[in-house]
Amino acid sequence: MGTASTNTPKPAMRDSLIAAAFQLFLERGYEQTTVDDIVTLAGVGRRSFFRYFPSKEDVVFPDHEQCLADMTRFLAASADADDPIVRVCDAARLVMRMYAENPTFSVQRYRLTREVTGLRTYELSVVWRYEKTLGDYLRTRWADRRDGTLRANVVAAAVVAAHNHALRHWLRSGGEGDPLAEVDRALEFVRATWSPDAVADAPAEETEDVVVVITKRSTPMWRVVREVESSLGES
Amino acid sequence: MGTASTNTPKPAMRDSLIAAAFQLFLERGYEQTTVDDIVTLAGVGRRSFFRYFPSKEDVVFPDHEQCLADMTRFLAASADADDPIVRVCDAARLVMRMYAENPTFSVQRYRLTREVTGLRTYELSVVWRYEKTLGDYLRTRWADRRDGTLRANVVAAAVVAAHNHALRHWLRSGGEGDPLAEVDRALEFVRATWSPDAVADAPAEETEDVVVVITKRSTPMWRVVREVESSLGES
DNA sequence: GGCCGATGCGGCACTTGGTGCCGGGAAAAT
DNA sequence: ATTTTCCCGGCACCAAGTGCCGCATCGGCC
Repeated sequence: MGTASTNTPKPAMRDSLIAAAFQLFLERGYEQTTVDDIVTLAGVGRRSFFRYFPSKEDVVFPDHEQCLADMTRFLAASADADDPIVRVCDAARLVMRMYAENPTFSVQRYRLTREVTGLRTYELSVVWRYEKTLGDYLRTRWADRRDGTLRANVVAAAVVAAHNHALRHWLRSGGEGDPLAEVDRALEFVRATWSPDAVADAPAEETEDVVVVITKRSTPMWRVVREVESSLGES
Repeated sequence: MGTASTNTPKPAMRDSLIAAAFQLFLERGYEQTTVDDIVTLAGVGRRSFFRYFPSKEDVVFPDHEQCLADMTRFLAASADADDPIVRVCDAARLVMRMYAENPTFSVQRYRLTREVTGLRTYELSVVWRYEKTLGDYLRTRWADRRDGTLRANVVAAAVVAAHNHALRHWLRSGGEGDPLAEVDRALEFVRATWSPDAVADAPAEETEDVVVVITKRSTPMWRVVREVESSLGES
């Protein structure tokens, strides 16, 4: 899974357009760069730019469409057994992984989106699509639950907010540190607030020798013990 | 407070532009209406439109700027005594009240934003400013708290999501029923998840309901139990 | 009452993002 | 080798948004 399957046969022109665009954006700013500037630097026709990118803003977020498709497939391939909240948290990790793949590119783009209002707005629409995808998944999983759609919307928003919190902290630091660990911490906060104190499905792969159990103060001690024991027993 | 204080001296032209715009938007669609169409119907010059509205989208959301200022003032006028979460929930109610003031207008706008992508994106940027305002407030209130900014971001997102849930449900029903009651229900869900169910009394700061236990498989169980118990005892 | 400055409105001219359309050329199918 | 298909480039064009300037109207001030 991860980053496989999807084919990008010959995106030579597309990549050169992205490269030319970012070169100009970084040296003279986004709004000071026209599409004509980009295509002349890339040596292609103006019409071809809009063939690969529906708008000028799209060239700044070239991989989000792909990532969104990955998330949709990931959620569609989930079983009824696993905790929905854990599932959407894992889905959010997919996005963070995409950012972490190209740290320098992500940081450069972050600086752009912070300064240019239009780009921030565009990013908002992208984030909204992620949130909607997560919300739709939770809504179907909690169709029978009381206040299921309200719960789905709130949890989806919380997951996105936690993800963005970790992401922005990492981007502001210039791409230092482990973004995956940060998003794990943030998402764990969200999971702990809603998912019952069950440990859920410990990653199993990542276990090593350490066992993490999260519980609430109100949980009786014998349940905590049983939770730790079961966590030790499996995997 | 509420809807007082702010002065709108002579918005004659501004109002006529809004009226003309919505008339055309509703009868032939947003994208099929040019700014020239609006100004000719309103009987004013094209340049005047952009004097009152920085962009074509702004005419669809004429009162959000005012509402955002109201929310900012409302949060700034809060005391340290009241629960921050209750405060941001009340702030969200302000927005719902604004929508509820003109039901038919709100419903018409809702239909537009559902169909036109550009308007939905614009609305997202408005919602983002609300969420940022709430988040900034919570951040300062929880400056000393552990994971204060993460908590602030997540709670702000949850409040906005709950508000939007109630709002959209009301708008989809065509403006029937009491939107204030609906948003109360939704916000109560959010408040109950974080703010201890005590309505007021015990400050009980830093209760931190969640306990994280990290141990190794090799650790004997009695040590784990003692660790958990000591963790529960302190703080 | 006559003069004058500020303010608001309208009319250009212009830039830029974005689209429809068509012609040409290279590759691929036959 | 011919034909079909697909990709690219070059127009022409539309609409959003901005800068600039002229004009009118309204207000204060002497």
